[in-house]
Formats: sequence, structure tokens, C-alpha cells
Amino acid sequence: MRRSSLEKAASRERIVAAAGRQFRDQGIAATGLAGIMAEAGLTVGAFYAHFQSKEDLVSHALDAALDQQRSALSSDAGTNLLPTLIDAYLSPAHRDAPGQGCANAALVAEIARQPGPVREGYTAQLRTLIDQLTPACCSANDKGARGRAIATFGMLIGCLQLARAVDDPALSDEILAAARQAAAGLASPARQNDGGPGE
Amino acid sequence: MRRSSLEKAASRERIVAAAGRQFRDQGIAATGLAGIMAEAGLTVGAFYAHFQSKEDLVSHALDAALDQQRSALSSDAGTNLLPTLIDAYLSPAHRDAPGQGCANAALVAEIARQPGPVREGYTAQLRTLIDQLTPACCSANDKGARGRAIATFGMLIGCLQLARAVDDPALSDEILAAARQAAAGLASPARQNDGGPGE
DNA sequence: TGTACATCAGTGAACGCGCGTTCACTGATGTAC
DNA sequence: TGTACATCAGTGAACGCGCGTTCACTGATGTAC
Repeated sequence: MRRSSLEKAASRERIVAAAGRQFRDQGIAATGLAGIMAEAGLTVGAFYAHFQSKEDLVSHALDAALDQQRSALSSDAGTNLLPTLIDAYLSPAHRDAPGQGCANAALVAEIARQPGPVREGYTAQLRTLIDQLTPACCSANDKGARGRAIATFGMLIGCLQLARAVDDPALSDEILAAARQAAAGLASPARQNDGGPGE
Repeated sequence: MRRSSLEKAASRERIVAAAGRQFRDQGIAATGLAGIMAEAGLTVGAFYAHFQSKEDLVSHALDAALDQQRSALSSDAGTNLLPTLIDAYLSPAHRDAPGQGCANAALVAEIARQPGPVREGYTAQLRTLIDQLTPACCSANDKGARGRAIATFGMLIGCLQLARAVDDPALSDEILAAARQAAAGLASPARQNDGGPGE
């Protein structure tokens, strides 16, 4: 039953993709290896030919999911379509498909409870994301751009989570709309100088 | 071994409190009934004298945790110490004690995956919270107060989660600081009129 | 290029374990007379 | 107020189940000659 190294790489990719989707959809703790392997078209036994443990898979799957999200972002770096990006982030489509969506929004709280290595990997990813987001939050006086980038991103993930948790579609849409408007103001501070505390 | 109805009520309260703490600390899926009952000073068997199922407990524990949080808030309603409240919310102390802290921040993502009744209860609680927060976000032209209240709260929970997930204390503090500044601007829009889209 | 053999990706069954839930039992509580 | 009895909060052991992990085995792949 041995497979070629190309096939092995393909299997691994399928496992990582399935894990990324199921973790975001169901949460990490609630997702079993058997279900992931089944979605990847394999049986559980094969798992340990690819990863040392579930925690090891969590690290890799999270990293891959975050990479994927950032790559969409990096292609737009510099150009001024941050508003478009915000609208996409806060769209009903994104809200309704957590499994394909932002891993930050789906998993931050659970990441905080993960062992060291997982959190280390996440921290590096978030750092890169902030660096990518910061230039898009520039105003004439760009002293506060990085802070605004962080706060804006926090608002995006927080509001998306609220919109997902809520039972009532009308309230959910209202949350998305409120976040869209506030994010636009925060991220692109227009003619207002940022008046940060002296530093 | 039968106990008086007063003792039963006290037992139930201890179970709810222990559940609220453990759910926030470890997540709902990762928390077992045995651990909750042990913290309440009882054995697992007694659980079903108080609740129909784990899901039933989740509903009640979540409701209690959210009530507790809001009651701290309602005492300040009307008065202008929203900035103080924001600072407390984004304090290192709150970040470092999720088990005693805001259930929204700790559990939103997991609530989105809970069965109907839990989400219904949560939705009602969030609605009340938004209503309580809105007057504190008033400006001269208060058309956008409710939207700003929603967006501000989303930013609070999102940034608190980011600060908890991150591995590096310096970055974590930076996130809290960025959120504090942005929240102050968003919640108390000073002399800036809110320029919402026509409605 | 062809043959012999070590490697190892994947299978399928088993492992111990903790989960949520059930149940027979205990004995103090609350009630009926 | 005192007695007899039904109730039921809590115990402790058991239930089936799915979890993460291990293992003997298979047979195609990759390598050495």
C-alpha cells in the first residue's frame, strides 16, 4: 500500500485542508481525527505517517489557514481597496461560511487555550498580518496607523463573531452594517488627524 | 441523603458558578460535567437532579455569567464613566482572568456552534447589552449611537481575544492599548458628527 | 535495463480513557394523620 | 406535638460511545547491485 512521495504530499495537503475547514466550522476541541481523515479520503491509522499528534496538526492547519487568508490580503497591499476588503470581511457570505473564512474570527478564543507551540505560531502570523494592514491605515499623520490597524482588525473579528453567534438574522445584519461603518471610519481616518496621546 | 430545598438551591448555584468559570476558562466542549460537579463539591450522579442535560446547564450558566457582567454595567448607566468601563474591560487583569471575565469574549465563537436554545438566550442577552450601551455612546447628533455601541463592543471583545491569544506580553499590551485609544474615540465621538449614510 | 530487497503510506483492529448519561441505593427532609 | 411514610438530593458504580494513539500487517515504491 505504500504511495509515492508525491501522493504522500497530496494526502498531507488534503488532511491539512480538511482540518482547517473542520476546526473553523466545529472548533478544535470538538473535531476528531477520524472525521478529518475521512474527509481527506483516508483512515485514522494513516494519520501518524503525517503528524506527530493532534496538536502538531493543529499547528500546521492553523498556519495554513492563516497563510491563505493573508495571501488574499497581500496581493492588495499598497493599493487603496481596504474598504472593499472590509466589506468582503463583513459580508453575509463570510459570516455564513466560517469553514472557508477567517481563522482568526473562528478560532482566536480557542487558540488562547492551546499549548505553547500553537500560540507561538499564531503570534507570528498575527504580527505579519498587522504589518500588512498598517500601511493601509495611513493618514497624513500616520503615527497611529499601526494602532488603528490593530483596533480595526479586532473590531472585524469581534463583530463577525457577534454576527455569527446571534440567532436573529436582522440583528446579525445590523451588527455587520454597524461594523462596516465604524471600520471605514477607523481604518481610513480621512481629514481627521489622529490626535493620539503624545509619545 | 436528601437535602432541604434551600440546600438544593445552594448546590444549584454552586454548579452554575463552577460551570460559568470552567466554560470561560477551558471552553464549553473541553469542559466535563465531572470537573464542574467536583468544583461544586458534588459527584456527577447528582447533576441530573438539577439539569436535564449538559446543554441545559450551558444555557443557564451562560445566562448567569452574562447577567453578572451586565449588572456591573447597569449600575453605571447614564453616568459618564464609559471610559472607565472600557479601561477596566481592556485591562491586563481582565485579560489574565478569563474565568471571572466577560463571557462574550470567552465564548462567542463557541456560542455560534451551540444548539438553538443556547443561541436564543444569548441573543436576548446581547440585545439587552446593546440597549444598555447605546445611551453611553450618544453624541449631539445621536443617530449613530446604537451602531457605535455595537461596533465598540465588537472591538472590545475582538481585541481582548487577540490580547489573550498572543504569546508575547509586549504585543498583548500593545493590542490592549490600541483598543483603548480606538474605543475611546468610537464610543465618545466628541465634536465629530457621525456622518452616517442617509437613512 | 533487470532483479532483490528495504522502506513506508495506508489499512483495520485494538488500546485505555474520559465523556454524558443512567440506575439502584441511601437516608435526611417534608408531609399526612 | 408525635409517628409513619413518601419524596428525592446525593452517592458510587456502571452503561455505551468516541476520542487520540498504537500496532501488526500489506503491498506498491524507491534503491542497490
